[in-house]
Amino acid sequence: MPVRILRDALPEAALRFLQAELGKGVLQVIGLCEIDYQGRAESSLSSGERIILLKPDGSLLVHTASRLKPVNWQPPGSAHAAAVEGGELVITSRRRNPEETVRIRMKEIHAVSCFRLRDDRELMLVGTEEDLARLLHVRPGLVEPGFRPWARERRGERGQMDVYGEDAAGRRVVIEVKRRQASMKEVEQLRRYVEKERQARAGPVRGVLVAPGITERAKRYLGELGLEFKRVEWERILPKAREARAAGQTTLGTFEAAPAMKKEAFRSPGPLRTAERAR
Amino acid sequence: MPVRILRDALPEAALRFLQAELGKGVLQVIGLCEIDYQGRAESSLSSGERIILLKPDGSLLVHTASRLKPVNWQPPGSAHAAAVEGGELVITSRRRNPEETVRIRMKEIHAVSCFRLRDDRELMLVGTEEDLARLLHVRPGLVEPGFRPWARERRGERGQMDVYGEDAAGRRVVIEVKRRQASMKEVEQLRRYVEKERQARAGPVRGVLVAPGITERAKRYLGELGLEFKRVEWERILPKAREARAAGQTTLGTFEAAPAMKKEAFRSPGPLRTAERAR
DNA sequence: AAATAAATATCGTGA
DNA sequence: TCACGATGTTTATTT
Repeated sequence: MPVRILRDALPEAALRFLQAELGKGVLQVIGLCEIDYQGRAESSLSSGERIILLKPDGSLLVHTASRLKPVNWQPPGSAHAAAVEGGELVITSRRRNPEETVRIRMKEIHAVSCFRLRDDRELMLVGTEEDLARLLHVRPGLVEPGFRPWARERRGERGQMDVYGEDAAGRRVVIEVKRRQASMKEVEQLRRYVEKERQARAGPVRGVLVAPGITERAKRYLGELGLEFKRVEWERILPKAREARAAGQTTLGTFEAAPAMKKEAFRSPGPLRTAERAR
Repeated sequence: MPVRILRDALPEAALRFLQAELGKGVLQVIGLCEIDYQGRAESSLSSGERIILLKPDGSLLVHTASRLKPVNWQPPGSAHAAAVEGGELVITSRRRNPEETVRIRMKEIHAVSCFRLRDDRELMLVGTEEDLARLLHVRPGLVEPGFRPWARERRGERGQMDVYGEDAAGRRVVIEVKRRQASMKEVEQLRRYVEKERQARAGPVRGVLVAPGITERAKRYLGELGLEFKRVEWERILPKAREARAAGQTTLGTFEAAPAMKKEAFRSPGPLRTAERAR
């Protein structure tokens, strides 16, 4: 059975359930609770009803009725534990390096569940910065006529630049690629790469920030530093199924039964593709 | 009843449930599904069993059995919709600006639930960068003997520095505060603030990066730029904040810009305090 | 383990 | 609405 649920449980019953199901799936506890966290910072959360998820990989999430981010959490690798203390179910999650602990005191337990999820998670994500950098290699004319890219360094390398090459006049060009609107931060990043390149080799070095947009302040700063901006159009890069899709969409904002729906808009895998696999 | 659950539902029954409960709480759907996303990027997720949460504020989360972050999501403000299409329950979430859509096709529905959560979310978080900056104002000796802080600019201001003042010799000092190990990025940030200050006024301007640590490369870079690093011990700061909280005070809104302040930094009402309230 | 940078980052604040 | 900066950022990658 993929879903097991125990409703309105007493602390002892909930504890037995959690002990029995621990590690067999995603555990969920819903109820009134207070939460304390100590670690890189400290927090305390006053009483309220929340959704608690304990994943088999050691992740902990505490969600309230609003916001995307959990109000408290613990990353994968944490050690979960549960006990009854003073008549209360207490759930703790601890990790080392850094030392961090989340402690949840359940005042009321509305439901305890276990979900045994089969998932060969295979996410295909398109439109990352890496995709854009790869594109500039394949179509260097998008940077400027005559640009010739050299070897692109790998991700995570120290002080690596996204694209590196030379222009029509033979000058070295350092390129920083951004998948979204560029701001001061990206200008500084490019500035550092260009400086490093100028220190390393003689001759002129140009710096170009390639992004779909740039803030006014960043553009000005870029100019002051003698660096350049080149706008790229995501619309040409990402498959333009957006409008087509929005056109045939069900009325949103309300739940209603089924108008006829257009077929799926995603095309088959193209060159701009990143695959992610579960461990 | 705070928790309603419908198990092993057919698409039509699940849809009726969702229609009936929409907006009344957090909706949860568990089952086998395929997911497509289009917006700032694009993704497709192959079939697998997941936990889907639809919050009344328009947030969407899709969680698998592993990892802290959802495999697909939509931020608050999105419009959720559900329908039966081709015999399948289809959940969509759409937002504008940027235009983004998540589309979930349910192949099997193990459970559909609604949680009506009462929550006066009040999170007290201690140990933020703001806390640290405030502390340096109250105890400027932590920066260096003779340092006198001036008015601290408000958060969100353009190109604001965290702390600003003058040293024993009367030189201007720009301080960038970090709550964690500083790296190249923080050095660049400080560099920019110092440059801006040097452009704005005559006279010498020092730049000091205050953090619990700094990477070797960032330290070297800092030195090359003629900037300085000052280590602060979180171990000494957090415990005091903890004591202050235990002593029990209310939320503070202001802090005194008083360098004369020599005694205990975390007296009541304690400065290291941040209150967050639900909307 | 540490460091570096991306992310559909999200989130809060101020202009 | 946009821009800027913090985040208990998390996550992936490489040294």
